[in-house]
Amino acid sequence: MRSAAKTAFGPSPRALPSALTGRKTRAGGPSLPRTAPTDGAPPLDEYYNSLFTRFGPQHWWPGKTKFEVVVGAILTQNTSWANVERAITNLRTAGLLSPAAIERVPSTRLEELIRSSGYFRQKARKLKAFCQFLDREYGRSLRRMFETPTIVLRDKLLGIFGVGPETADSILLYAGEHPVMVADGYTKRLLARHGWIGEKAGYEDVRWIFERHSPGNSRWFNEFHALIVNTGKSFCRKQKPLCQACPLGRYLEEGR
DNA sequence: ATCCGGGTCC
DNA sequence: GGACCTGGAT
Repeated sequence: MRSAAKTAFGPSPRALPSALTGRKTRAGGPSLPRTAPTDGAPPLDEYYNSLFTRFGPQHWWPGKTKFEVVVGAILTQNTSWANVERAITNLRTAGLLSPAAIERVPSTRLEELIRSSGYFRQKARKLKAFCQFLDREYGRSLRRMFETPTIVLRDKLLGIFGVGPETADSILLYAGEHPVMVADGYTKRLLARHGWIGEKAGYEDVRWIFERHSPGNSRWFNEFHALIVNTGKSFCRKQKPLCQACPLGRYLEEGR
């Protein structure tokens, strides 16, 4: 996504050798990342290809409607998807999978229904906050909302209570098909373990690594992020990562 | 019995 | 840095 280049990002880790990017690398950048682990094709594409070959298409987001995707994006904050599914099923059964219904329902009722997703009081507030925003700004039309230019909409989403950078990007990408990277905990952990970023890297640093090298279509971001989450769950786990069996294991430095 | 999630707000 | 919170995995 080219337009993101105008955003004020923090120090951009040099992910690719300048010989490949054609860019000048900064002289004496921070001691963050070494250069990419391989020669030849752009490394991020190799990561992508390795994961896609291994796992195949992920068909994300697992939501039936755009609004359901938004609801899922909020409910899954720091929560496993299995716990979110129950909550969404409850909302559907109760006929609450629409912005108007969420606005109307009493908070205590909403809290009961989404209890399984954790932080249920916070998340009930967040769902209502989003629906009020949608009502006020776009007449409850997600279609109209997503017609807004990516950067403009992203800023507006970030102004909603309960929508931080990851949730905003999830909504943009998976509900709106806007070409942005979702840089979640799995993504950051994977890049850190592979030496692309340091501990101090922030959300925008991680996002930018992907966006600056992307072909610019939402499909690539969609598939890539979903593949990374899959990898994070199966191999790049917090405890006991399974680097030997991991499709990305060969990109690790010796002895890591 | 502890850990940990497809984070965000204060 | 602390609070918010559940339920499956380890």
